[in-house]
Amino acid sequence: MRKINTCDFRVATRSTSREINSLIALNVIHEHQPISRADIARRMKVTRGVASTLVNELIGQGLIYEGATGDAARGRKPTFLHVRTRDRLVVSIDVRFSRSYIMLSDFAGRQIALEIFDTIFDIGDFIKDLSDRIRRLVKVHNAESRCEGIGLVVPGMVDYRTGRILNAPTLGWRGVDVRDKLAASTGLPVYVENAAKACALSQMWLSNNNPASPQSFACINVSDGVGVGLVVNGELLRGRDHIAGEFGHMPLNPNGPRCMCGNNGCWEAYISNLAILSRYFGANLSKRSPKCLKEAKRSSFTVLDLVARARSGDSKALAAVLATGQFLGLGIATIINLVNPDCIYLAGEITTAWDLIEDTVREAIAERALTESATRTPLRVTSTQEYPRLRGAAALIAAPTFAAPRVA
Amino acid sequence: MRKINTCDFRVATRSTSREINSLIALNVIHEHQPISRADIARRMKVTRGVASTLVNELIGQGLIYEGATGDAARGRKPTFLHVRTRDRLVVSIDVRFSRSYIMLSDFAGRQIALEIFDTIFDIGDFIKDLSDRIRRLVKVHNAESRCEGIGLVVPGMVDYRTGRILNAPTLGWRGVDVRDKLAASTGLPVYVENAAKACALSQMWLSNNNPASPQSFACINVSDGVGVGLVVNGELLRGRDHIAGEFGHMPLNPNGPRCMCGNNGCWEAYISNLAILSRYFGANLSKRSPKCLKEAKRSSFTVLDLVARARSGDSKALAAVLATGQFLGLGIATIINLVNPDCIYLAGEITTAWDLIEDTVREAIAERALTESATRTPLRVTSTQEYPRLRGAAALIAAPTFAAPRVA
DNA sequence: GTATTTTGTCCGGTGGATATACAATATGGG
DNA sequence: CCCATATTGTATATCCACCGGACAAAATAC
Repeated sequence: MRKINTCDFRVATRSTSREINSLIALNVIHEHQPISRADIARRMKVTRGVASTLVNELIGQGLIYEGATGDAARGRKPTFLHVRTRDRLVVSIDVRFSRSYIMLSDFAGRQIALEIFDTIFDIGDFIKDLSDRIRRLVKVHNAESRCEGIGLVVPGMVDYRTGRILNAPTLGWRGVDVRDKLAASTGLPVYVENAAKACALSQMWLSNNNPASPQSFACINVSDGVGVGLVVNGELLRGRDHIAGEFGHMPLNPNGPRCMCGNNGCWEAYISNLAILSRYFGANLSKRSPKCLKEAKRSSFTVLDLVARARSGDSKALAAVLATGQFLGLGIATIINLVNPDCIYLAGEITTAWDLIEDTVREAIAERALTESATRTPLRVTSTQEYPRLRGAAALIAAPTFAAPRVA
Repeated sequence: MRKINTCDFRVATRSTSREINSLIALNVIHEHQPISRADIARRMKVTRGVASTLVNELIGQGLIYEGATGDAARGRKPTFLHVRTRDRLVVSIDVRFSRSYIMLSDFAGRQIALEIFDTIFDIGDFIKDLSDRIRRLVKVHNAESRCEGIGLVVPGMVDYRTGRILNAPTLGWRGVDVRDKLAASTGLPVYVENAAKACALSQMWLSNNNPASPQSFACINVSDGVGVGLVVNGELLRGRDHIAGEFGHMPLNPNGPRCMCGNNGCWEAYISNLAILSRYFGANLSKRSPKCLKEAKRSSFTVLDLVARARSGDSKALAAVLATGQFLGLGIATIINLVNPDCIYLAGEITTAWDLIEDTVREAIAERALTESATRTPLRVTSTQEYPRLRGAAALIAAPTFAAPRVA
């Protein structure tokens, strides 16, 4: 039961039905490919005639293509249809404090090339270096004509509409325009987004054949900071000031550890990578600040190393990991009670220890969740190898192709 | 950019455009009445011909009616159109620990009759007493033929689809079916919802001529408990397990006061009516439990009394009110950072002291909100005289009339 | 070789937006 | 009183897109 926005609506014209059905068809193909015209007609509960017209229109637009002939028990064989993703490319960039990642992939998020390099914190130098890398990458892979855009994600708050980074504390970037600069120096359309929000987009649009993909979910991204991408009814929640999803700054304890945001006891201050490490090292890193971050970077001891130690019998390391699991669970339980998503996706280095912490996390959730049914909210771990943030950056360019038309 | 749910979509048929435009027209009339056919055409950017057909169809359905002839500087006078709300009635019920309220109103939420009575906690007796009251009320006001349903709200978690109350701690109701029992004994359709969620529905559907009504907002309801109704993109968020919006149980401090949910330091334990009173009375009421609630009820000293004392110079009362304001602000800031709504509505007894606490609340928000722009999130207080919860109950019946059709 | 089944196309029918003309209604000026 | 002008609301032909059903093409079963 949705309310129509009487200040900004779209009246249905005589071509609206076609727009809607065309996009339903595209999404049906996307989620069930390979699929025949007849199957589309059955799934959409329209006649094969309509399905055929829709399909031919989509072929004409270059959004899908006819593939091999399929197999049927009897009768004429179907011709399979596929969404055209393999020859549509995108450059995705994940800027993080420790390092930055640049990937060339197709519209399905399949990796073609990947480069990892040290982040340059001066924004001018960064853009210059980055656009050199992009040009080289695109050239080497002969992708000049096929690359349709650049998606860039950062750990911080981003004004998606203007492409400005509002505040990325770990990078020290505040109020910097990235989109226009990068677009100018590469000649490609650029979209910038918060990393966790982008992860949510990739879960929505690039997840591989997930038949029961939820319409409302949360993507929790634990790295230098903690961000959450919130999808409600199939739409990413950005918020009035582009800060929706900043669950990292839930206040859990007024006497808790100091957070980079200036307050005490934020969730982030308990479970960010730096928090995990400082839990292991004792007081050494407990004063969170960019300086401490740099110190941690120099020592180059990461959460992955900590998890390795925990596995190899370092009881102090294990304790640090488990304690983190407890706070992770507390935060997840809170998210469940507040927005009650259909499903929660987890990403970040700490998830490599999922087998170690799962029980602790679930116990913590069970302790806080308000109903028994809520404790059973599905939790899914996104593997670090899948580069969820990079796939999210790719989704920034690829998703609009599949998005529903705005109606009413 | 919304994703189509490929498991559960609606294909556009040749009558879909009409359904969409018909409902846009209805909503335009609802929000700008009185309005002429020509004005609708201008607002919808369609020809007067189309607007005329839509209007005549809506008149045929009995949803709108032609009123007086308007005035124009020159040319033919317009005939004004109105949404038919005055002769469509609804019984709304607000069950609370202290007392229960029953109201007969029209579809616009205009009060026709109001009764206040002591809540009966035995569910069987309650339903019996309530249906007697409803029958009497409907009969006295000659509303048998015009009453289209019953909306009932409770402070607690409700499965809206089945009409079962999952858990209403203050009432001691757990897993009780209310809808079917009440529907059986009154013969009217019944909808049951959480009070804060219903408040959100009334803000969406029953707010009086609010031209710039936001599409995403939060309704915070502070009374015996603390509930929040969250509206995202014009749709109420209910959640996988019907517990979305339970911001009352945000954990703010592991060493905080005990909450009725069994945990410590929930937001509710700082700002609920009982928490406010116990802040004033010292340790007397600090052990939250239904027993304490009953004690408080017997003493019949309410938050309204406390606010009165604060106004009349009782410095201890004022301190209690201000301390509450601080925690209220902390929670609001958290809501802003997590879901970043366009606007926040506040309801509950404590809002009668808004002039006293506003500065404190805004300071607390400014301290925590992550961006300067977020601190300026509009806050609007809903007066207790408007009976927001009762209007919410009415919205449960009235809203579906105006809801957007499900498309795609 | 024929019946059957399935795929994909084609075509007249119908609902609904669009454009435009037009009647009805009111004002102002001579 | 007549006429130009402006505004509201209706009527009509046109175009777009779904609907239903017929039909050719392709493959299997018997």
